[in-house]
Amino acid sequence: MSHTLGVRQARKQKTRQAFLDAALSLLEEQSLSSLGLREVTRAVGVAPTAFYRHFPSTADLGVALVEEALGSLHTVIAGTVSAAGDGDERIQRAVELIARHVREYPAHIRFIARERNGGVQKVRAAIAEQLARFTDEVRTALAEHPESAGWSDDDLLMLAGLYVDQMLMTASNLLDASPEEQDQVLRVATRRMRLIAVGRRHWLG
Amino acid sequence: MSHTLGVRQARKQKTRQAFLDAALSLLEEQSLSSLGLREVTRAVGVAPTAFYRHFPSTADLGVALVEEALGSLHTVIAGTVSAAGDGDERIQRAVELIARHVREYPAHIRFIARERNGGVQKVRAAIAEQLARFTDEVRTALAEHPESAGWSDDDLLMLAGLYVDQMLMTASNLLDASPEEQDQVLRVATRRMRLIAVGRRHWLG
DNA sequence: TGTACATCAGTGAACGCGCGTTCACTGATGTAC
DNA sequence: TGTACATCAGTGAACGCGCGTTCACTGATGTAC
Repeated sequence: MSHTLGVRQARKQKTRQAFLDAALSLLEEQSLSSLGLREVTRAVGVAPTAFYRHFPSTADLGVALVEEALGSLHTVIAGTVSAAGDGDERIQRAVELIARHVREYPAHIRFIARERNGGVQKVRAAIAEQLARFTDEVRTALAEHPESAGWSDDDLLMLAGLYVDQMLMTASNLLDASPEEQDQVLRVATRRMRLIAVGRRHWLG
Repeated sequence: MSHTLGVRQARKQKTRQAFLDAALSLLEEQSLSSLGLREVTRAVGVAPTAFYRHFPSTADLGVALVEEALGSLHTVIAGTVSAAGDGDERIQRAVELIARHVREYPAHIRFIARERNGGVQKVRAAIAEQLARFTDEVRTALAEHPESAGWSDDDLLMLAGLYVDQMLMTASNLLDASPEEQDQVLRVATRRMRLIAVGRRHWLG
């Protein structure tokens, strides 16, 4: 006796998703603050007024996109930090996971990198909140590592923030890189992570 | 017998600067891709058509703003890396210089942070080019340090990029922080820099 | 120093256009009995 | 199962508005003689 959504609700969700998809695609080449309501509805193929059945404004559509884009990152981040192996293997794996995620969801990454400092306050706040949550998840994962013995919670949070920022920056750099440059980006990212890991090993030590 | 600018040219430059100032101010709360030409001329107090005497489009005005905003950073960056003293003193000094620069030119920082990943390709390219130049300057300065003995140019560039990104991120975080949070931002930034410095000391070591 | 012509930063009217938002509507889906 | 009414996602016309860009212009500044 599975609870199926009513036909009406199912259709509404489908349209809503079409809005999100169309907007994300349009946002590859512009920022949210210049995205027009009519532009989105045109891309979806509905009347402009249909927009209001789903979002009060494009800013709110942006917030919904933040949830979608950063929701899919939880898994990646978790897999990154809590991976088995020693430091170097973990770094390798982290960089590979980032590269794959960028390949799979380039528009999500572009959107987050762009709007993190973008002109729409509501969206900036939503991104900041999600990233703070990520950072805390990473902190918790880091605390499990044996290397973290003797680290204060504050210092772990600092380290976690450093990692999260690096991951995001790497992802964003990948987007701007031509196929030939991508390997270079990944190699530099790996060395940055290694240098941070070295610092971690000798911190206060 | 100093060469004075003609009255006409001097006035033109003044108007041009007024455009830059007005745009920078308007851009504190929106991104370049949504900045209107009429919006800027209204703020300056001239006819919309006057805009075209100075810039072909708002994107080109953006590029001019990049020069202005990042030009003023060269001094700061140079003062940061080549400062005397041991590692810790240098870090302290660097963080102080950043904090002062953010206090003096908040709009410049906001603009660069926002448009670095913004929706206007031309401006993104201009920022990327300037930041690459910065990074190279920092690399050269780092090479002077005795701690850099045995470092390859590539690794120095990697380290320089890490520092530049940290500085920019710290500056941007300061902008978003309330007065009470600012100290916390600076303290975390300092510890991040220290951790990187520790990594540097033990790199390959 | 004075005159005649050239330059050009800024003007103001005009244009066509797409924008966001309102409103009353339609017709398929949902619900109560 | 059938009927009568309620809900509500999507419609389409209409609105007033500000946009970017064009054009011919004005009048102060610059230049040649």
